[in-house]
Amino acid sequence: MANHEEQFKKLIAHAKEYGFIFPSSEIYDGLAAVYDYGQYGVELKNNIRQYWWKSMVQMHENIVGIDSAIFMHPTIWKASGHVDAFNDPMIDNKDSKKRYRADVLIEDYCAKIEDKINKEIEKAEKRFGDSFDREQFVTTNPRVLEYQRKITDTLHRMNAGLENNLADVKALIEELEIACPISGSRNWTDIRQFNLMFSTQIGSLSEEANTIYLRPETAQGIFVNFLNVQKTSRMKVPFGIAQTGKAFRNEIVARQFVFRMREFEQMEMQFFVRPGTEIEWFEYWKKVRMEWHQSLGIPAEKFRFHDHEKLSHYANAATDIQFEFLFGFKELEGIHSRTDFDLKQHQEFSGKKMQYFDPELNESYIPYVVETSIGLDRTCLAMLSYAYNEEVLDDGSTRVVMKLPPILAPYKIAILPLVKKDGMPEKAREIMDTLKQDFMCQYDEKDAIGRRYRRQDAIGTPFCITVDTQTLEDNTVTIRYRDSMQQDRIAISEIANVVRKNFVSLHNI
RNA sequence: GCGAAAGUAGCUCAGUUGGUAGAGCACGACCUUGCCAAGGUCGGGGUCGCGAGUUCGAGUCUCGUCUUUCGCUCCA
Repeated sequence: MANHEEQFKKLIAHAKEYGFIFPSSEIYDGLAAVYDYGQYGVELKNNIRQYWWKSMVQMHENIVGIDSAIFMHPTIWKASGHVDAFNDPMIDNKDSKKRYRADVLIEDYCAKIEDKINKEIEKAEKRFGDSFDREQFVTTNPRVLEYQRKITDTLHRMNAGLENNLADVKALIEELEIACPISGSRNWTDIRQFNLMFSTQIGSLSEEANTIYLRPETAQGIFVNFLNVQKTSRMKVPFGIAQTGKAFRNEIVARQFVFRMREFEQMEMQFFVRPGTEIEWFEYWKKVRMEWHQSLGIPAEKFRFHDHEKLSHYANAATDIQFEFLFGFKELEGIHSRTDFDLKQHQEFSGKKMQYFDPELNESYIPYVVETSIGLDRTCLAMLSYAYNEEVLDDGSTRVVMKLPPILAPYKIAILPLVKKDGMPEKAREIMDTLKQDFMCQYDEKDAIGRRYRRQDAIGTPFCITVDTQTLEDNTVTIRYRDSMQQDRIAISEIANVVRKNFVSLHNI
């Protein structure tokens, strides 16, 4: 593991040194867990996005794309559950350094009182035997009533406090003399709210505050456009809507390079199906998405499914595709059967019917949804960490090579005149001009040829085309393969074909 | 937020008991070689994270502060 940490650090350093990923705002000492993509990183990211888009949208007749806005109506987040579900009030015990959810502490306390009530009931049950009337006992016994009032009052005050007065919630914890289970002390910090969603104001600030949120997921943009797309595209269930874009989550802890960031990009597809067929489709997309990952040439053992045991409120099946990062297997993509939860919620909150008329069944229903949601930044990181290789060559020298799948590599071809004279640069430029319309090409004439090869290895360029004296005579060049370092001599007119042959065919997935 | 570590050139680092800041690589120009990095000459680049204090004098000592990284708490 120590070795992996070392490797991970090297990867981060390499990503910065060679212009893949920079820390954000670096000249101002940086901004924690925010990163900028550099000149090579953006190409890689664009290529991954495009590869995903083509395989999902272009290759599926029943999937179309959209690009919805980051700003959305605030009620959307009430309907989706994000406003309520991610407002955890946190409190720390200063002695044990442990952090708790303030509401959980209080609820645990109430549960203890509940235990006392149950004990009273047990005792009474023993005393009265068969003649015991439980209902009557709990509604008349003064001790039980006292306990119950305590619970009701406590929860009532807690809920009021959670709305707008966290200081009172802390006061409540202190009054109840709730102690940390670890340290046993009652030395608490103030309660702080960690809201998952970033908020801002729309319109004039002097107007009544109109708080809107930066979307914490792209999925809702698809759900609220479900009817628009379905009607204008004349799509029939089953069909899908795909979208890529930025999402924002105010994570308490954002760490591990671009793995967990507060601003990140998702690639999502929501697949709308007939109720009752969702598990079938869930299994289908599990398989298809796994094939997509493996199509890029990364060994199958680097991936695995991780089925969710505890399902979210909206899901009836869920799995992650995990990738073995340098810090272990972690989630790369989520595949969820979201039932009709989202559309139903939007139907309720908006008052608009979110139904689909199925002409084959001759009935209307709210479609069920199977979601595939993949992190673009995480996929970039997966690619970079898989591709990063330090090799010791036969002659004892070392090279750092990024073995990116050619279709994802930032630059496909480097064009190198063997020497900077005798008309070779001119010939190289001429070749470059014929190729650059179809491929990202880089021209380099500086330094020894070997060093130029190494520079291209470091950024993952799969093919180096070298122009030498023979080129000037017979219009052939050498093509050097990044991974094997082998060279072939081919005609200039063959370069594009040879390069393309190494790209992944989307028909295979 | 707590705990730990770090911050000197683009990168990796050196810098003695306090005495005006260095190396290698990288970068730029030119010369030379020419198929797997590290030939020659010349050159650019640093208010040593920031701010105070001690001192004749601080990269170095003291205090504060900021940032980053790692661990803990959270995670659709």
